[in-house]
Amino acid sequence: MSQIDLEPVKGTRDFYPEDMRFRSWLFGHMRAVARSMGYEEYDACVLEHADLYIRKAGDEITRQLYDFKDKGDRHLSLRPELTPSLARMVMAKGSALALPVRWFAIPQCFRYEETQRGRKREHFQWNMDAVGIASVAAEAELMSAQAELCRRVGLKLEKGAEPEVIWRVSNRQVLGHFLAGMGIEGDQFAQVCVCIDKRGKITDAELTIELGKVGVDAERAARILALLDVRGLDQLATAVPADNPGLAALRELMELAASFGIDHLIRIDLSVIRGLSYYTGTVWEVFAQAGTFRRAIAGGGRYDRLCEQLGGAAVPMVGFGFGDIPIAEVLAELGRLPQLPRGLDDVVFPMGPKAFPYANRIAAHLRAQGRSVAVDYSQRRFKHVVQRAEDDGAQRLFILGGDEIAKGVCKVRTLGGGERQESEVPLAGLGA
RNA sequence: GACCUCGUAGCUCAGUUGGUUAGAGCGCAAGAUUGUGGCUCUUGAGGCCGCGGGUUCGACCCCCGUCGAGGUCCCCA
Repeated sequence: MSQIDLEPVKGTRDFYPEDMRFRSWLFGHMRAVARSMGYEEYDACVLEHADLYIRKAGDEITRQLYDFKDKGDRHLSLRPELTPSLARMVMAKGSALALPVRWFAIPQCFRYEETQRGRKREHFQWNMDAVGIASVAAEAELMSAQAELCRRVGLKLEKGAEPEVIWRVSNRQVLGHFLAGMGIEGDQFAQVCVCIDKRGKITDAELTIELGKVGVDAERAARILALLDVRGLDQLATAVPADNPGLAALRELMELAASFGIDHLIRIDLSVIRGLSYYTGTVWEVFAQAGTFRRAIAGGGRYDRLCEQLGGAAVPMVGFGFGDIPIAEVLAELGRLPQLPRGLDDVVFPMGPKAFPYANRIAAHLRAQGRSVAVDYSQRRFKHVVQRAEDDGAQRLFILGGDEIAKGVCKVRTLGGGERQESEVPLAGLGA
């Protein structure tokens, strides 16, 4: 090997300190929002048994597993999402886990797919999940958390103006009950959902033929497709019977959303399906209205039977995922990326090796006061050291040359201002 | 999985129908200023022209492949 490849693995990112500042800032807001709502942080390993993700419904996510065999011939996968791990952890605790619990995490997730704008092979995804809450109050709470995060990073969601982010919300029970009324249930319902998911990539005429193959005649197919075009509660109320549980759930959700002050951000939209087969109730996707990024920046849903599908008892669960890449794309396009300082407070500059011990003692003295202090051992030209300290955002430069030490002082220079400000401070007062 | 565009210095990019030694700005380094930044000037370092084949007397340039980055579909954590 002559030279290693300096590029990170395809679709993955390096985080240099300047990149890490943004990431830490974003994650900090995510943690703050989650904790403010009583959610506790947890995590699992990035490696999981691939079986955890392989579902017979043929989810897209299963085909994009970043999987491999380990040396023990285990079929493992880098996690594509955290939800199955959460279900596994909840099941493992069993009845020892006093429900409800509210948990959050910021896991790094992987998928093996072609890269595009806002879509790499690796990303971090803020997850918040409520376990053991059957009421759609949990959904409203989670959406309000997403809204709060959007607000904190600088997106405008005020009432009265056109919001920069909206929530497109549906409920799978609407379609489920509707189909049950036609005698379509169980496996056939799943097959119909798979067909419906193709909507947009094939014509409605072709889709009608596909539906015919799974036993849905043209007349019923037309009614199904019409249902997907429904927008808003009023229109939905005329499209389905009053006893449709999905309709009732969406009505209740809107009422609760109002109490969180986010009802003006929600658009009832029956075309929202979501690609994960385990969703059973509310499903939603979050879209930026401002800018040109048209991909969902976050999504969520209720999955009350995932634990059951994994072989345990059913537990009502609902949660969302919120990726770090789309939100960064949106903020960048809108010019809202924050200017984040490096966070260095002081630089101590010993001009020669004899001054190093003095510099170290002064640095320790300042650090004990809670300041971030770097000692510049470079012995480079003075102008270079000053410029570097300034570029690093330091507020003060502590200068220690032979003259200062002979006098028992340290020159303290204030950086950043227009005028030069310098004073001499006795070494004894600086712990040196 | 389909189609399209682009890979030249650390960064942003020039580079003539294929022709000698591949350039600029910014940045970096040294000096002017033997210990005081931001301005200015001088000088310097830094390149397998993404990688591998091919065509040609000769390839940064043309052809094929490959890797990577973007874009439009498709889809989606």
